Amino acid sequence: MELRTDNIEVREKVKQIFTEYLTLRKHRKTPERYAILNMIYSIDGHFDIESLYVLMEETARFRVSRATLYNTLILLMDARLVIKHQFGTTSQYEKSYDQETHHHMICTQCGKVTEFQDEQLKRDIEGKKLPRFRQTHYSLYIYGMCTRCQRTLSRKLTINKRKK
Amino acid sequence: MELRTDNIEVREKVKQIFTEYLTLRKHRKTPERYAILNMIYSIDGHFDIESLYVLMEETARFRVSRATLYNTLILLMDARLVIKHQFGTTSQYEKSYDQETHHHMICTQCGKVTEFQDEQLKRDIEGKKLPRFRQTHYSLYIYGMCTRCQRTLSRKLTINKRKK
DNA sequence: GTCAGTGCAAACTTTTTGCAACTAC
DNA sequence: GTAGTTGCAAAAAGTTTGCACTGAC
Repeated sequence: MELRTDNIEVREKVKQIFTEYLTLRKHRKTPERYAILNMIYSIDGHFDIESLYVLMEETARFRVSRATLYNTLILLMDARLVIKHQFGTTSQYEKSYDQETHHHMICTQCGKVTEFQDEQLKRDIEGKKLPRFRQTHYSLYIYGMCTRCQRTLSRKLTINKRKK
Repeated sequence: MELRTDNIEVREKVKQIFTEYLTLRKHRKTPERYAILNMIYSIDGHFDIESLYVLMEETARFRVSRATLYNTLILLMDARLVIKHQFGTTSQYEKSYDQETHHHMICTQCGKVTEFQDEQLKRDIEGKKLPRFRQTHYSLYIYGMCTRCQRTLSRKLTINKRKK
């Protein structure tokens, strides 16, 4: 996995936000927590616990246990610095501060997830007035079939029909 | 869980769709599969595998194994008769034929999921032209905090600030 | 009669939990 | 010094798989 090194300001900023969060909630400011946050903000795109674990082990000063990763991710989600997706069986996470909101297209055939941006759609969704609810963020998953799988499938079905 | 008995036409229709699907794909038309489909269309709202299993055991002519439930749900999803949600750790399913598309508000604090409908939003999302992708359906999850949790939290934070 | 589908249990994967050791405060 | 946090390993929860048996075709 390729890591970012060009976003020092963002990493400083999220560190600061996290510190405020930890202070306010009376949680401890452990080196593990900051190392995890920093690693997450070096990753572009989605990651799961296992790959984060391996990455930490390989590159970070701190080797942290899986349990600590799970614990810290809960805090980071609560602090609105990380969001969680559940596409397949494994939970996927991604950094959320200073990120463009994006939407997801998921092919139900091959499982491929593609991201796309759409400002209009974003405004449509974020602009909704919701009853008794304060919106913080959202996830939109559009399911269907990518062109590649459409071709494969229609070929297969044509054969089945012929066999009848 | 309360079961529906007033939707016989819908159940007939989905049975027919499923039959066509099974024929086209050269799958067998087993009684288990129809019993599962019928049970699912008697359930209003979300359900998980475990509750479906218990429900089948209690009320249906057929006792089916969990493995068969998993297998059949894959077929039903492929046939577009059921959709799957992954809110928490357990997968949630729901019938999708003849259903109003609805959106979900999820409280990140207490985990409560509330459904709501919004025709305009539905049109906005379904109307999107997507590159190399044929849209079949979508899921929109809006995260945030319900009024109840907002109150609880702000009370807690006020106390913490005072203690400083 | 054949082989896809089923039930069962074991295996596997991901996440949570209990507890002793550690360390931020 | 104390209690929140960590690491480890065991447990739990959810899903998948292997295999012998069954029944749809």
